[in-house]
Amino acid sequence: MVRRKSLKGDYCPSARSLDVIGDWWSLLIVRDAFDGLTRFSEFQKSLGIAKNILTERLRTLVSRGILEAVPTGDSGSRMEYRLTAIGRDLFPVMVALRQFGERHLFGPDEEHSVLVDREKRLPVHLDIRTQDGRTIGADDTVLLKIPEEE
Amino acid sequence: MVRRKSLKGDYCPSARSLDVIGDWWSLLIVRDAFDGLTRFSEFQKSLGIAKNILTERLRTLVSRGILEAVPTGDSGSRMEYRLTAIGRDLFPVMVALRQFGERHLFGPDEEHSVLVDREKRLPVHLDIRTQDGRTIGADDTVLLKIPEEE
DNA sequence: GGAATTTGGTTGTATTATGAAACCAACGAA
DNA sequence: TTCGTTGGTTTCATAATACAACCAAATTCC
Repeated sequence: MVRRKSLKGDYCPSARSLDVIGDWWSLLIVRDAFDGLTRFSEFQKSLGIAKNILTERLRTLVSRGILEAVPTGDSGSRMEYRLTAIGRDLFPVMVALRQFGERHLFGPDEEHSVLVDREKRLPVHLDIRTQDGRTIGADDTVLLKIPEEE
Repeated sequence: MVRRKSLKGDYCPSARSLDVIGDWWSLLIVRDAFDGLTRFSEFQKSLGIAKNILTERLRTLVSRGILEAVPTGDSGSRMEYRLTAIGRDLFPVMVALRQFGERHLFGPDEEHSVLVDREKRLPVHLDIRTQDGRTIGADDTVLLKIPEEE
């Protein structure tokens, strides 16, 4: 069988994350969920995704605990899709992607949306830090690997 | 034409980033590049990716300025693939994915690799902050959108 | 209350992306 | 100079995705 490789068993946490949200639409759905969208039709309209694909993606995001499907309305047969606590922990990923895009993927005169803090309306950004609070870059880090098992 | 939707023109920086590195293998290649891999065969062995796919991914990562192909050896007909300055700016994305995976995708007794700072060997993590230095969460932020154009 | 519309899908079918394997030219080591 | 490795390309099969048509239940309109 020609199967798209699963990274579920990888010892690298980044790889496992990509296994969960690394496919073409999932992170965009999560982005829209952070943006307050909850309904099937809202995601569909926002993303222009095919409905069968959206159905499948919502299902797997729910099954993996990123979203929860909450029955809504009087009869409860329709769902609202909301981020779980786990799903909300993807926020730094979204911010990191945003920051990269802002820096490198827009022309100088090109407008884009901006994420600001609610209170003071100042742009949000992110830093990599050590546990003792020093801000560092990629070159200041080392990856400690798990030895290969036999 | 059935084309995988391009997000190049999206006003959302996260979406544009995903357009560049959001496909199935690209971020894993970037992860390996951060990990010091440079040669075709190294990526291929590390990822278990089909060679034709790897060829194509390396090419597009180079064309998008994430990697550069440096001729190597005596004759210079073989290449080393290295992160560009732009590519290295994806580091926060990698750390964010890692942090999510560490938190939610490993069992309590399960080992995984750890990213530490070179100097003190303390684990690295990341915070979202406002410009004036306060650490905040997703609920403390608002997205300022660009009005729709006609 | 009944009709029309929206919502939230499902089910084909076509096209694209991906994967496995075979093949190959150039290089390097022995 | 022979042999193994590197860095691919090509071909073919299968999986993922897109698009359109369809549908039942819920909601809105009159």
